[in-house]
Amino acid sequence: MANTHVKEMQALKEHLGKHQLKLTRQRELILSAFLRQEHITAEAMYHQLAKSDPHLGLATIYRTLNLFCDAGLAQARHFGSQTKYDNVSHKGHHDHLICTGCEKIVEFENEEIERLQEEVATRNGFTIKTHRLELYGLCSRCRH
Amino acid sequence: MANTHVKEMQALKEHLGKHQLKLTRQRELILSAFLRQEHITAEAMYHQLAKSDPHLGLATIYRTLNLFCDAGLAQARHFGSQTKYDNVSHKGHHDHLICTGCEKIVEFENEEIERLQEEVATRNGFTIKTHRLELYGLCSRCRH
DNA sequence: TATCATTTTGAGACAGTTTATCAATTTCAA
DNA sequence: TTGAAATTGATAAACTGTCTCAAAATGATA
Repeated sequence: MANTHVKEMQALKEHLGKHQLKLTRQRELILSAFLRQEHITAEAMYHQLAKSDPHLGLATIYRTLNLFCDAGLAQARHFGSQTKYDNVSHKGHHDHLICTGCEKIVEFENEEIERLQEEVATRNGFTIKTHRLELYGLCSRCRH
Repeated sequence: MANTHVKEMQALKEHLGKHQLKLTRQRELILSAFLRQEHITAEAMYHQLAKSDPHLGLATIYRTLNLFCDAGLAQARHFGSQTKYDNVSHKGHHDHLICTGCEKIVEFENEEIERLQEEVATRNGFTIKTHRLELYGLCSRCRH
């Protein structure tokens, strides 16, 4: 594993420690590959990793990606019939405009919205860890 | 069918007419039941309607809810492993603060955020139909 | 109102995605 | 090094949603 993802590796180890879970070769491998992506499906990751490790099971990919979600490293997003796992460390790209006509997805970020979210949270006594904002509608092409 | 949903019934008939589709007993029944909900899954609707019409098929529910989406009466959203069909006529507030500690959910609305959402959408050529905003974190009690 | 081409339905088969099972293997604290 | 506990890989199973197709219903037309 490259030493570029030390922080995330640290976060994973912390989560594992807290929950009596173990650090395995597979978990390291999958984390390393995952962090290179902005978002990916389990199936895509399975095929990608099959090149370097043909015996890595699909179930392990799913289990591990869900583990990353628990650890706060990933965020699952259900789209169509598949689940996409977002890389949380890619900050500022969690928000999506989704066209219900052609399924196109546009990513955006808006600091003002984020600030207002914090404000709402504070007013209600919450401390935000992550968020999810999805706007559904029609893109200019599909509107016609 | 109650005459409270005349407008939606009208919209459905218009859509049917435009696409050489037919108005059936099932479509009326499902529309009537659907309009009483804010959002519902096909499965839930299947069980609900089974009481009054045991022979209504699940496939028909799916087909009809998708038809409602085409007609602009419903909007499908993928939630967890299931698809929820939102009743578009219920312009409700779908924004939530979710405590990852105790699972408490606080609903909120913020006009300023909604306005900014519109702004982002417009800037990208989108017309928003619905949205989903979820803030995940810890409530004041769980933070300690 | 009767006719009939077209659409719709119901039931179950089917397909794609994700989870459960379980024997064998690996991890890690002692 | 040992051994209890967790994890893995392979595959079965579950789940959601769509497809198929014969039978039934719809609605335009006469």
